Amino acid sequence: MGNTENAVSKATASRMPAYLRYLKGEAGKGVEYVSSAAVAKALGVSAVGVRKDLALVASRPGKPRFGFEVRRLIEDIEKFLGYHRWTNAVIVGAGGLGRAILAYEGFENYGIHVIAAFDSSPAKVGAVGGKPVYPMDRLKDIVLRFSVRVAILTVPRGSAQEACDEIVRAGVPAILNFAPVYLQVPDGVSVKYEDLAVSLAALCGEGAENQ
Amino acid sequence: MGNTENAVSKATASRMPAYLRYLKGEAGKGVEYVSSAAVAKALGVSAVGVRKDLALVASRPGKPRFGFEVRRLIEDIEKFLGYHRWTNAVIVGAGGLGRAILAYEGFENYGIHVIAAFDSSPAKVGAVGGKPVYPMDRLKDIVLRFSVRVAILTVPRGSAQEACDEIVRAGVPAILNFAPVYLQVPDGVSVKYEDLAVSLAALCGEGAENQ
DNA sequence: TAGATTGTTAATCGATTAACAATC
DNA sequence: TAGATTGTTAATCGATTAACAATC
Repeated sequence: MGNTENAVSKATASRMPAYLRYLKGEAGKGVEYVSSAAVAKALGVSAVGVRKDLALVASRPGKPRFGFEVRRLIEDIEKFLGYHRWTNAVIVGAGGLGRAILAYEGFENYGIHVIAAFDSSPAKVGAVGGKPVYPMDRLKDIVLRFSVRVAILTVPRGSAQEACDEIVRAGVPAILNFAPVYLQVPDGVSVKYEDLAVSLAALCGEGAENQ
Repeated sequence: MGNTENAVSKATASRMPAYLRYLKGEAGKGVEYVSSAAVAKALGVSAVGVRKDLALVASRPGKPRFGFEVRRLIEDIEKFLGYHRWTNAVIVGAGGLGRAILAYEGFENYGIHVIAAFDSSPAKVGAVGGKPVYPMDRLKDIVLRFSVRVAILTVPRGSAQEACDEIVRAGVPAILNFAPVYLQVPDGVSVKYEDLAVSLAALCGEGAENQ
């Protein structure tokens, strides 16, 4: 394989979403060029770091005296992050959070189709925001049919591992887990923990340091 | 100031929630001691790293031949992460996501009271899961009265900056932002971006590397 | 005792920062 | 040209890994 982009470190990659957010904001204001110093100041990081990061993904170098072309850079970062290749995702657990995510429109900007939700309770089956909510036993079928590669797990804590097992059996290789529970998965399945309480607590902690 | 715990690096601190999740899972199964090797294997990291990390927060060292005492370690990590000191939080934006978070019970385990939600639309005002939804103009009052230190921003993209400004004016020093928008805030206010689409896209990206 | 597991010291690795020459 | 801003090379810093002695 070409290994073309693997020169980008994990630390650098992790900062790309923040750059992208900032750049989109600037683009919305009609700004055409940004300097590394401006980005650095807005994001609270160092300008040299910004230049190093951007150099790795930019398809055209920054211009001395101007900076980087905003629109092009947005394209480059989106490409780097893979927002141009499409992925199908499903939601498992159609409670409040699951339904909110199902109704959310914003995923399309990131190359993600959330195609359906699943729930073990017959009462939840139906549709939300024009998207179907199926019973759990249809999971495997839909996953196969639409090559679903990500499952968003939004069931209550108590049923998380069980639902996770079903997801794994259905052949989904990646899980975004909102249940505050450690999940056991076989090798080859990746889990990302999206623990709202942890994020919130981390934010509280930051402030508390200065007390 | 004592600066007692500042020996802990950011990298180490960021791994604590994962340790905590795993340990709670083990405690639930009745496990009393874990070895650094077991933790390392489960979490896909190195055992030496685990020992180094745990040594920094554990109130009692691990026992050779046994490992670390699970229950005590859970206590220590929770204390380190600040889950024992209480913080009041509010939600701004009572749409689907905001209401789902308002109804969520799990924050109490992390030392967080989500006390109310706010929305600019009179139609949304009322209550969800026993918690009040107020009109936006009551924000400052409630923030002052209950010393609210975190706001969870769950309004649509278009009104995010405006709502953010109101939060800042109300004197809230930390914002957990679910809108996929870069927010401009004055110094002294911290923003953490909780972009579901970014998390999801990152997960897709991982898998894609192996293709 | 023997063996598993710990904590620590030194070596390696990677990422950030500082200094500066190159460029429009 | 002068000046702002870039990209790059070298130095520093921090975090991870390797090796091993200490301990129950």
